[in-house]
Amino acid sequence: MDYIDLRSDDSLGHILNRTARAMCAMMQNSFNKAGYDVTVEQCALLFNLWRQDRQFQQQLADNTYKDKTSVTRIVDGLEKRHLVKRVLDKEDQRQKRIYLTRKGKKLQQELKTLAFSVQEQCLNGIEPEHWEKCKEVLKKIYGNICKR
Amino acid sequence: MDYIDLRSDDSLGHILNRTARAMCAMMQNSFNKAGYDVTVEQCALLFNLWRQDRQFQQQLADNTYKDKTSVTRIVDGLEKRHLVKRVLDKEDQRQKRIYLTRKGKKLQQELKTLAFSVQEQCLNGIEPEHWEKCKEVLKKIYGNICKR
DNA sequence: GTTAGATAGTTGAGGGTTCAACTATTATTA
DNA sequence: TAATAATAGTTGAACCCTCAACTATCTAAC
Repeated sequence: MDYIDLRSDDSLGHILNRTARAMCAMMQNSFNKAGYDVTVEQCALLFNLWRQDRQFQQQLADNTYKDKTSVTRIVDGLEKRHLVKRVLDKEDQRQKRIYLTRKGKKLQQELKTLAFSVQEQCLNGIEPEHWEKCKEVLKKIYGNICKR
Repeated sequence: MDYIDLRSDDSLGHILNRTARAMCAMMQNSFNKAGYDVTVEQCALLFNLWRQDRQFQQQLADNTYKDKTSVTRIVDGLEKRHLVKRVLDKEDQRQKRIYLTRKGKKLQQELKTLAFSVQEQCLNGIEPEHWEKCKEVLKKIYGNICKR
């Protein structure tokens, strides 16, 4: 394990954080420049809803690997922007379904295009198989963390 | 570029975020369990100060890739815990140097050991050369983002 | 020398994250 | 059936992040 480096620039934590933050910023920037008043995290929830509308908040939390508290607040933001609507479930009144509004549905094509383009720019000049390998390593790291 | 995947589980942004957050949480947990009242980000600043004491806030911001606003607030937290002290620079009164207190210096060995151990657990079962390759890819991505 | 511009740090606003405590329901079980 | 436990979502606190606006100080240029 002598390959583990704690110098700030090369530590696992630092590299992960730095890269993740930079990418979020770039994505946010791309949304803003195109005139969309949506945050990156709100968009992450929307992606899930575009795949399957009317999910329960807890489902969304599971699917996005977020805490239910975060989902509550992100949905607040989405509701404020009239992109989704909370609807109490009739069968089980503890649960709330999140409905896409017409406005929320309309964003799908354009936000997907923007998100795709940002990923493309991030991965520019990187061999597909290198990115695949990198992804494997990151998933393995995630697995290491969550299985203890 | 047809290898770019926007499915939530496999998108670049999602994997980066998920992994970075999980690792932070694990690190924080490790600090808490060992009884240290320090956040992961405060620790990141401490790492820098342990390498070089009495840095200016702007230096710290540059070294940790953080916004100066973030540094202001993280230093607030560190001061509240009596781990560092702000000292106005005599030559240039705009700048403030961050001094480690005795208490801040004392944490070095133990926090480094904990941080090291967390990284070790994260990288468990991953070939050193695979992690090196992964690091290269992440750095390339970071470069792609910051050069535009 | 005085004014205009650059630089260091702070503050406030709007988001996001986690934890712990709380409310309202639904399920269990004694 | 009545009491207990589990589940879904919300709220408050304490952090972190970014942006924009602000103060104070220093530098440069007229």
